[in-house]
Amino acid sequence: MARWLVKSEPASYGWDDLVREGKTEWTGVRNHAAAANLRAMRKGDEVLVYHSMTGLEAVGIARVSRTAAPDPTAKEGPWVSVELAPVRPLAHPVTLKAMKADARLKDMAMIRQSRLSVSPVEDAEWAAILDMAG
DNA sequence: GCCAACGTTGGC
DNA sequence: GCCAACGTTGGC
Repeated sequence: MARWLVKSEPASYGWDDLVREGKTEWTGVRNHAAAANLRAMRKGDEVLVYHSMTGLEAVGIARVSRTAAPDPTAKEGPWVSVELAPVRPLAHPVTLKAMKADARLKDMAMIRQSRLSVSPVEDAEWAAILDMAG
């Protein structure tokens, strides 16, 4: 099972929205590298939900409940979306600052390339983040 | 095919 | 508000 991280601005769609709705179509990704990551997701993969712009912290764990399909919000192009369902919130959100300060996460994709909105998370990185989340 | 200009994202 | 990092566009 692979693990991932997705970014979202809570002002437009955040963890609380995902919990309230029970699942959501993760649309709007318009970057080829991020879209490739969406296509690589398999049902059951775990996904860390991170709040960008406001919050700047990982707040919860979701699960891929349906693999990539054409993004209904894209008029044309190769863009895809997946469906995500919430699993559980992190007991203590893990801030970007904390992630950057932790040597275990120095090679993490989202740290190395801050603009990438959908990125893979290695097993060791995932374990480190859960450790930091308490 | 190269590269400058411009737009967007996202952290600071 | 600024700037770095990228991606895209368009002139040549």
